[in-house]
Amino acid sequence: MSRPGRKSRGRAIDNTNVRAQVSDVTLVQQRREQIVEAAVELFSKQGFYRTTVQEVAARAGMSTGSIYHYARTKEDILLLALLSVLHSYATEIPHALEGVTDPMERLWRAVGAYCKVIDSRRAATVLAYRSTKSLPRKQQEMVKDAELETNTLIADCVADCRSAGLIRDVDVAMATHLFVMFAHSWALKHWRLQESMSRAEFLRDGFDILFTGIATPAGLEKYAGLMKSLEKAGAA
Amino acid sequence: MSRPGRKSRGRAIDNTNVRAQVSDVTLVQQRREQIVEAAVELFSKQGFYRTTVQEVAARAGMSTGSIYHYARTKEDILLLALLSVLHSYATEIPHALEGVTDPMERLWRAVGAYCKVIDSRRAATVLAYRSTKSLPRKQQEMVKDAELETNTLIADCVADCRSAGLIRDVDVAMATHLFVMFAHSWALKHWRLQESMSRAEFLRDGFDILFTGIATPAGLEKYAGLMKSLEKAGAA
Amino acid sequence: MSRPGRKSRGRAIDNTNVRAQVSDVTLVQQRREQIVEAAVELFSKQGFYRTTVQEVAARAGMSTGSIYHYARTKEDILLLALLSVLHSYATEIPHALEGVTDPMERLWRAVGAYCKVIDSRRAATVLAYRSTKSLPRKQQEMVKDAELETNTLIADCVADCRSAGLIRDVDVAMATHLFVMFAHSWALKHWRLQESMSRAEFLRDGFDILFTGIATPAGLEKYAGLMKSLEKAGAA
Amino acid sequence: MSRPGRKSRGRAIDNTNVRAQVSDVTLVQQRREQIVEAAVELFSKQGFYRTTVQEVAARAGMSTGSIYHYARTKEDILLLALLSVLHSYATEIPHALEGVTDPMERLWRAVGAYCKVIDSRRAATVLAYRSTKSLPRKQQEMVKDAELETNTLIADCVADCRSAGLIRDVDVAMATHLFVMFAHSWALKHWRLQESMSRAEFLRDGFDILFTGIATPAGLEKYAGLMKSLEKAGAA
DNA sequence: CATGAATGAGAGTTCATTCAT
DNA sequence: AATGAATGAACTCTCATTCAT
Repeated sequence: MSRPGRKSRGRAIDNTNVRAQVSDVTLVQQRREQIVEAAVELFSKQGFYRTTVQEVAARAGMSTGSIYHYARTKEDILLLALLSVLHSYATEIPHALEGVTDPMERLWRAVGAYCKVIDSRRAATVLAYRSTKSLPRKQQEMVKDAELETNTLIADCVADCRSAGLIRDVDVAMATHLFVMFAHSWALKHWRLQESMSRAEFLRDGFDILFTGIATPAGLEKYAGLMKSLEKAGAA
Repeated sequence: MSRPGRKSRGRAIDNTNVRAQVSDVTLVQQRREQIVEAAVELFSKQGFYRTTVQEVAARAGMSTGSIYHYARTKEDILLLALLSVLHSYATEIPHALEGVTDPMERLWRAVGAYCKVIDSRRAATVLAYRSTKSLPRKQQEMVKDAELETNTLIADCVADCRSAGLIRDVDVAMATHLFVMFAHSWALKHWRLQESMSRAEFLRDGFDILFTGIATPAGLEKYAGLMKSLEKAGAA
Repeated sequence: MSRPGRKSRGRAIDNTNVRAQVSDVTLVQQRREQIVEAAVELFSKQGFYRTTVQEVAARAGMSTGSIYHYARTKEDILLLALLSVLHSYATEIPHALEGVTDPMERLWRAVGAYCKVIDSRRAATVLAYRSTKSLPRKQQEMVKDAELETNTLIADCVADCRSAGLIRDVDVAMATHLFVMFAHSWALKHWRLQESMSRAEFLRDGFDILFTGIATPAGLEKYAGLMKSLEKAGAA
Repeated sequence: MSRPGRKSRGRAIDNTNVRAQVSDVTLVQQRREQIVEAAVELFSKQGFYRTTVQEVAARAGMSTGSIYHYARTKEDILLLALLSVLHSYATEIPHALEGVTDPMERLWRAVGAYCKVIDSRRAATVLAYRSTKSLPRKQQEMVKDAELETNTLIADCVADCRSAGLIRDVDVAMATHLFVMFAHSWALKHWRLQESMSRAEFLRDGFDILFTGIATPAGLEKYAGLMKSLEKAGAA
């Protein structure tokens, strides 16, 4: 109950503009967590349209009527679910960077953490790609904003590497985009990728190409050192 | 009527295992083209579930009943639509490679053509990501197979570059994956990317990073030469 | 409300394997009685296929959607209706035998009660003949089982008569079959029979032939006595 | 092609008031035989409502459009099919009586032939019970008339037996009704009866009860003689 | 606040019938 | 006379949402 992911999810659900009919703030938060957990699971497995509100209610352990005290429409539930997933990403990455100061290592860790959290909720990631367009325009914007939050975390690492002279004069936005899509693609193309590689291999080989593609000679040297030390750590 | 895209779409629709109630082959092909055109448009804009078969029929200029002479279920229509889009990709790329023999240039052209055809049917590309999971498992496989078709085209170019000593000892599958996701991402993240770059810039900058990431020194030299000649051609 | 027919119908509806979406047992029973009453009436008059679920709902005083909370398919409604009718038969006969111990008289009363209850629900009886085959195989079995229930009641009476030496060495199953078909035929051929006889005449003349066909001399004597006493009772 | 059944069916189809759009009489008759054969088979197996006109057309080896040159509606096809079956019954019985003059034996043969022809087309017999009510009132009358035709054949035999002093003073109509229902019941309850008896046993035991029920002492004696001679014939 | 039965508009699909060829 | 593609009304069933308790 005290995992940061949880807390963050709770906070996300709070800031959602999805107004509830119930005034007790703590209760709202608790019920929405129940709903979101059920919704993420069901929507991810069955898709948004194939899942009924009744099913969500049952899985969340409450009545159909109660659902509508905490979300105005089925689409509100979807929004809650998507934001919950997206915010959990935005929480995991900083967590992985805590105490790490080296820009090279920070970038490596950030991308690695992103891949890892996506791996742990692959179906939910695919859900975001499938279902965002099912939302009203305004809510789509909220999802995109949440996505940008994560993007910024990666972008900051990229920018720091550039300031540190590790990467050459490439568009930070483009480099970020490639790293982000790389992480997402582990979920999107998991059906194909899993046949030929593990997540660790995927991360190592993909990061290698992307970083090599943007690195300065100094950056490459640093990168080689990092990899070597990781190998040693891995071997130990 | 003789555009290769058309022709290919026709062929794709033929090989679909979606059996029709009508025996006249030409008629089936023609009607399915009507249906597919309407379906791609409507599904792309509104999503699969928000679009009714009635709407597809109306847009295709036929009655509800007629639709069901050419597709057994609404999902069949979706399959037809997705395969049509995917096959059109698989047709455009070879078209762009006709007469080009240099491996470096072939890779560049293949990725460029992929980005271009995706750009021209962005909504349909997103549709494939959103809706494939709405299909029965068997039909999902067909969509994945069609996607692999295109993948192979890119993979062949990558492999040729490697044989030619232009790229280093990286996993061809991984490199291909990155190029493919790169092309797809133009559609998937168009809402964000379009703000800061044109498709040409996107292609140039992204390809630069990815190719640099996999190139040998010889490959980098060759790449520089290609870019210079393209610039000249562009300037002329 | 305390008529035995009612009670039996309720019980029958309970034991039906037709699962409802609603948990309140009393409510389910009550709503199903409404539905069954409407269904028997409409199906009997118009036939199963010519009757829409909407019509049944309207006549039952509820919405289309509600119907589907108490029966999973239109065929479930038919099953409920047929079982209700069949079970009402199986209830009327024991009722008519209460307190009667003489085997001869029991047989006479059983057949008479069967004819009477069939007469009172002629259309429903014909419905069973018309519509059982419209049911899925499993549900057809349930209907047949229910029919056998009634058969057994008659068969028991026949067997008792034989034990009592009133009927000769004929196949009990065959004799039962003839009595049962005799009763059913009052509904099946009512269009023709009603022109030339009343139900009482039908029963008297038909029973006379069938019983004479199976009786021992002792049985015939007993039968003559019974008829005489009934005549007297009728005359009084 | 020269079997009497065929001929009769042809005649029946002619006298049907189902008007065709085609004038060539021979052609109409031939096509209707095709249609009827297909319809009896499909309606019997699947039921009237579960069978489509398209299916009937396909099985009859003609196009959907052609069907409508020989029957105005789907119900016309049903009428044609039912009358065909009913008339085939009315033809088989006289056939079985040819050259037989003894009233006792004629009755036995008539009932036997009825059971036999019903046995050979059990599904079609059940079809008549299921589907007659699906017809417009006028056409229902035609079916009933056709049924009465057969009834009359049996009734005549019964009446002759009575004139010959073989049966006692019972209502001829009632006796006929019992014999007819007895024959029909072989098809209607075949699912149950087949488990415990063959058609020959069914006929022997059932006829025994019914005839005993109506016979005079003289009739019983005659009947015993007939049975003995049949046994001998059977044994030889 | 919580419940869950009730609602009814709306979706996909079928098929008897028509009619241009 | 024959064809078979086209039609569209009509049906069954679903499910987001409401509201009396």
